Amino acid sequence: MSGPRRARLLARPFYARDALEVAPALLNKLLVMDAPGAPRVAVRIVEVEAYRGADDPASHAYKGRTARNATMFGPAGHLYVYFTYGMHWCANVVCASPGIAQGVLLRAAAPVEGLDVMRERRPKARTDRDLCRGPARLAQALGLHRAHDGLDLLRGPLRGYDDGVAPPARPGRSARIGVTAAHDHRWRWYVPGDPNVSGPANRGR
DNA sequence: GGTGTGATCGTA
DNA sequence: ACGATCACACCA
Repeated sequence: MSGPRRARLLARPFYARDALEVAPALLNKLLVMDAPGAPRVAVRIVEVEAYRGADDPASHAYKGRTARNATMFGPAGHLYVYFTYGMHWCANVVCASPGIAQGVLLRAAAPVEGLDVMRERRPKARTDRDLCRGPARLAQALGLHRAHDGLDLLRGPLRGYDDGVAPPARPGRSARIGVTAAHDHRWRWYVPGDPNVSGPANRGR
């Protein structure tokens, strides 16, 4: 039987690739929030979407650099956090290289550690399945908001780890959710069968 | 299981 | 005006 391997911090080169490569590679990776004074929270990524910037009409960076999306134009491995629908925060992992604004939206995850804190942060979640199922839910469970825009995933307080669980050999794949533009691109990836994957009946193929 | 709708505000 | 959304009310 295989014991748990030690978690290894994901290095810069992991993120400094095309978002279409990074996105599926992020499946089954760990996100660990280690804020000083707060209990640790850890989740396993089960759903992501790639956004490619200048050539992607659905990307926040499509029309160029603004104050809001500036983080995506910076170095890979940082976190782009944005506010939407007047009430929700969502988080992206910045990819590629400075000047090339690409990112991977963190859409859903499986709760791993710190379930109590996540439940406190998300009182509306009726079951643990609702803690991290959806981009805004995940951000809320991790305690992410405006102050975390630009943070370095190699430094924290949020960090990315590989604990030896490989991405699915055959990941689920579909068009991006809530995106009308560029619907021919299937730039959403997820762990098949995982109950924490968002969307009606985990739509996709 | 699925569909429809209101909430709410920064950004362009 | 319009969202890289969620929660809740329904209906099936």
